[in-house]
Amino acid sequence: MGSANLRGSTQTAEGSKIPLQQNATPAKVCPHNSNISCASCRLNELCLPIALNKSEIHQLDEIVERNRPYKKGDHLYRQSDDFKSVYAVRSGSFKSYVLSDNGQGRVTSFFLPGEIIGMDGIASKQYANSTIALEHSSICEIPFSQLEKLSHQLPSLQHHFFAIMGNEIAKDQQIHTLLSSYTAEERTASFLLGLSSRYAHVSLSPSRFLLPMTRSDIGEYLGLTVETVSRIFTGLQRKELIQVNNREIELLDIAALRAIISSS
Amino acid sequence: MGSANLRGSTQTAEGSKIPLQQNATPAKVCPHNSNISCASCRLNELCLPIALNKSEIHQLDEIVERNRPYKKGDHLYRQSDDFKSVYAVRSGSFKSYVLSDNGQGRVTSFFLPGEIIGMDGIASKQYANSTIALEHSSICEIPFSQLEKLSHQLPSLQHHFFAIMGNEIAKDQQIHTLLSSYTAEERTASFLLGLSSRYAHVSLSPSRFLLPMTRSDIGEYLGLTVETVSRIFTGLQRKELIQVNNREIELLDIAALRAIISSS
DNA sequence: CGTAGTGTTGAATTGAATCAAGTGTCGTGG
DNA sequence: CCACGACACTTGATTCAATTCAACACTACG
Repeated sequence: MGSANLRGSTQTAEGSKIPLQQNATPAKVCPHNSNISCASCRLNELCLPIALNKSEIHQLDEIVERNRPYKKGDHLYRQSDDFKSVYAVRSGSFKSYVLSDNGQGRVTSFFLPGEIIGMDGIASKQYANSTIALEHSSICEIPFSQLEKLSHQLPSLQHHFFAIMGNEIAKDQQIHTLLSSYTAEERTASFLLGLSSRYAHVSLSPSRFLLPMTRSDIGEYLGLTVETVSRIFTGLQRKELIQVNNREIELLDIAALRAIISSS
Repeated sequence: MGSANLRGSTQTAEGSKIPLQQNATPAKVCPHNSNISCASCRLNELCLPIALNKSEIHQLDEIVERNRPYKKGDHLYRQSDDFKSVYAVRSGSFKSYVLSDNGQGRVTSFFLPGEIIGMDGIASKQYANSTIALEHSSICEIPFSQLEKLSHQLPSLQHHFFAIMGNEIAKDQQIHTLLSSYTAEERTASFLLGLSSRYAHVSLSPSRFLLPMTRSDIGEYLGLTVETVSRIFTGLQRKELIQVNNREIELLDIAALRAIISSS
């Protein structure tokens, strides 16, 4: 019966009008186009250029390196590599992870378009984790020493980068709270709602999206096992709060998902 | 027997040559002196002035406000207050916490001398948590808008503040890993070792110190209950890795404590 | 001196992990 | 294009680490 349900959901999803993203990139732009400038980038309100004027954006453009696209599984950098750059996701998605002493990894973050990767390396001058592409993805590399130089010239860039780092700190502390006092179901609901609002930020559907990561990635991120994540998903589906079919997720009742989190 | 042991430990601790800090302040400076300058502050290598030259330190000094001392339980700021300043702990200690929906709080951070409080408010312009003094404490208040202005004039200050924020991000991600995959004993050992090295940074004993926070605070921070923290403490004491007497902690075998963490 | 807050310990319970056995899905090469 | 193998996911039964509930001891402070 569970299986029949899942099949059914595929039909529904594929028949629907709103297309699911193939990867998390707004439609207008070729997702992996390397020739786009900061000024014309669809993400510019999320990434660094926000609050910069035209000539300032041009200056930023000068220091940004638009690398070749990354294939699924390609490393952006590895733990203990010398810190050189931060990266802005242009399309696709990435995960950061650390290898614990017993060899198995734990996921520390996921990154969607417009988000900044690599800030954990700023202080120690080495990356504290490894980061790999979860799907075919493209990024903008921003050499940090040049970003610092430019920030010194452009107060609004300095201000914005302080804000980006402050946001990262606030987000990390939310996750601290999530992990230290929420149940498996609460964590999972919160994770889904978090993804939802991040997709909304890049003008994608907040209620229907593809998970770029495995159940195992989600489990490592939330401090749960794969099995638990899977059980919670089926449980939420049984309650008709979400519709799951493999990586395809539909949030059927966002208010009820929010209610789960605040019920502890 | 447990009780007899605890009594005994007090004797030992009090008889030892290295004095325990009354609060976490290096001895040379009156712990709550408001008239000290950044240039003469014993913590200056940890706090902002590092890497600034004399005249730069003087400029920083100008914007720092040295408030009256805070009593135990005094709020530095409350959740949702408008963000105005970051704060450097001069003496004593603080904790940040958020109130969850059910009313009970969760501790998100502890702050010891030389550490910077309030960076979670930079992005949203509101503090994301409340912060209170755990003991009689003093701080330097640094109005953030002025810090930004000065950072713009002093590249080394900008660089250092980026590093401070990067360090906070890296630290928060370590805690994420700790909470998502370590056992109660591993978390507790890691917490004690973390405190140890932070005390070492301010020239206090890394092996003997007073806990400024309650067991309950530790539990909330580590995602454990008070009872579990208490049991782990007695367990570690039974294994002769630590000696506990109320808030007084002695780390008897730091290597073995490290081994606990890497054994998962 | 009494009381509220802090800490310890024990017994019972439980949420999530572990162990185990599958099915489903996708990419690759024959 | 299909078959194969590797990986991803699901579901069930059992176990266990940590929580919960409960009772009590210690401490510190007005």
